[in-house]
Amino acid sequence: MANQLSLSIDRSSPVPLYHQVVQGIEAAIHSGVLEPGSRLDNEIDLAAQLNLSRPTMRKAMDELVRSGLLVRKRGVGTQVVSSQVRRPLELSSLFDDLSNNGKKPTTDVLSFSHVEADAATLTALQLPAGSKVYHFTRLRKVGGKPLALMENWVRDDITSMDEAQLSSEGLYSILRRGGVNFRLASQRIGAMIANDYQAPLLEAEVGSALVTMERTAVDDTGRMVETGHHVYRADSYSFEMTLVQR
Amino acid sequence: MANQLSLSIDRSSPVPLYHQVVQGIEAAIHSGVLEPGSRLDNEIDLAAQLNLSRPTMRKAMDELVRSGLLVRKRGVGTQVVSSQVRRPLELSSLFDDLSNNGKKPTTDVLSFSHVEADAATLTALQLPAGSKVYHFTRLRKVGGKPLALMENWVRDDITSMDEAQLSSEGLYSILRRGGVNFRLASQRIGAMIANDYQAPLLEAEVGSALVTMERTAVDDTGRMVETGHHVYRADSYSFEMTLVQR
DNA sequence: AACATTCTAATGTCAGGACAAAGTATTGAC
DNA sequence: GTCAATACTTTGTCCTGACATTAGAATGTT
Repeated sequence: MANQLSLSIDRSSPVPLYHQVVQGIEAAIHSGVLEPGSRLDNEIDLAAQLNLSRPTMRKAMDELVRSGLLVRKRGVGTQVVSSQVRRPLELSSLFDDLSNNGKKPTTDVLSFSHVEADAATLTALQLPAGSKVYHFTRLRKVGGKPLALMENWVRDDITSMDEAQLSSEGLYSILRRGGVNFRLASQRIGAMIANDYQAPLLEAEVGSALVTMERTAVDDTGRMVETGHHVYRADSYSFEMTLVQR
Repeated sequence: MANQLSLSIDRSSPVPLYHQVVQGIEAAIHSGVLEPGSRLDNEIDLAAQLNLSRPTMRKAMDELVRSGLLVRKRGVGTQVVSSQVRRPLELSSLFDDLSNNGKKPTTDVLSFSHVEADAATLTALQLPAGSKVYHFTRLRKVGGKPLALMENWVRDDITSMDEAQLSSEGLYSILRRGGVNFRLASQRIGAMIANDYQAPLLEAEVGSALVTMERTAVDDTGRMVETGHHVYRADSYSFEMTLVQR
C-alpha cells in the first residue's frame, strides 16, 4: 500500500510544517493522485518519508480528518474518503464566496445610517445603552440578478465606514482592513415567504420561498462586531456544509 | 488572574485526560464559574495545576477553541468567549436531538418499500446498477404537532429494517445498532414553498415556508449509507450552528 | 513628552519516546 | 474444518523538552 505521495517540505518557509503537509495531501486528493478509498501509509512511515516527527504528521492528519477528507481507524489505517464532499461552511462573507468562484457580485446600498442602537441590537452586540452603530441595508446581485437582501448592524468603535465603501466591497473585507480578526460566528438558517418589501427588490413573486440567515460575528478579543439578518432567493442559493463525527 | 477552576482529573478513568479537561471547562463555563471575557491561567500553569503535561492541556484547549468556547491570542493569553453561543451542528438525527431536549417525538411511517434504486439514488449512494435500497417516508411530530416530512433511501447490505422499527425509534439509532459508525455527512439547507402534498401532512397552508435539507451520510469505511430529503415547517424549525475561524 | 528599543509573558511549532487499545491476521488446538 | 487464543499492525494517548513568534509592557533615549 505504499502510496508515494511525493510531497516536498520546505523547512525554510514560514508556513508551519504540518500545514504544508495538509496542503500537500489536499492537493493530492483534489488532483486525483490519492483516490477515494485508497489507504495511506501509516503515520510513522509517512513521518519518516518526509523527515518529520510523528506528532507533526499527526497534527496534519488531524486537520484533514476534521475537515472530512480522511478517515482513521485504530488498528487499520487511514483512508481517503470521497473527494466530492464539499468543504465545510466557512467564516466568510457572501461577497468573498462569490468573488472566489469567479463571479462578479455588485452591491446596491439601499440605506445607510449611523444611529443609536435599538434594544435588540444592544443585546445582540452586547453594547451598553446609548451606543451608536452603523445600520445599513444592501442588495447583492450577481450578473445583474438579485440574490440577497441584507440588513446589518455594526459597532462603530472599531473602524469607520461609509456608503461608498460598502458598494464597492464586502463588509468583511472592510472590517478586516479595519483591524478586526474574526474568530467565530453563530448563525441560524431558516426559511420564510417573500413579503411586499422583499419581493420587488429581489425581483421575485410575493409568497416565493426565501432562505433566511441571522448571524452574529465575534472577533479575537471576544467583542461582538456585527450582527445581520439576510434573506436569499431560495431558487438561487442554499447552504452547503460537511459535518464530521468526532 | 488565578482563576481557580477546581477540576478533578481521574487518571484511572477510561476517558482520556484531555477530554476530562474539556468537559470540566465546558461545565465551568456553562455553570458560570468561568465568566465570558475572563482570562484563564496560561497553559503551563494550568497543566501544572492539574498535573498534566502541556501537550495534553493544549489538546483540550484546542478542542474548546475549535468549538468556539475559548479564544487564544499569542503573547496574550486565553479568554472565555461567550457562554451563549450555541454548540455546533452535530452529526445526529432529528429524533436524537429532540429526545435529548426532553421532547417526546413520534413517527408516522407513511410508506415503506424495499426496491431497486433509481438512477438518482444510485448516484447519491454510489451503488452499482440494480442495487436494492430501503425507501420510506416518515412524518415526525412533537407534542402531536407535525414538524418534519422525511423521505430517505438506505442501502440494504448493512442491516435489515422494517416499518415497526422506524415508527418507534430514529433512523440513526437503528443504523448504529446495525454496526454503522457514521463519520461524516454532507448536507445542503435551503427553502421552498409547501405544495399540495406536503401542506396537509404538516398541517400547514399550501404556500407556507418550509426549510429543506438534503443529506448524505458516510460511514467509517467510506460507504455512502443513507441519503434523504427532509422538509421542516419554517415556523418551528431552523438550523443553528457556530462557525470557527481556522 | 514622544519615540524607539528591550524585555517579558504567553501561545505556536517541532522533536522523540513510551505505552495502551483496537482491529486484523495468523496460528494452534480440537 | 472450525473455533479460540495469540501475535502483529496501526492509531490513540501521554510525557518531557526545546526553541520560535507575537503582543504588550517596561525602559531608555532623544
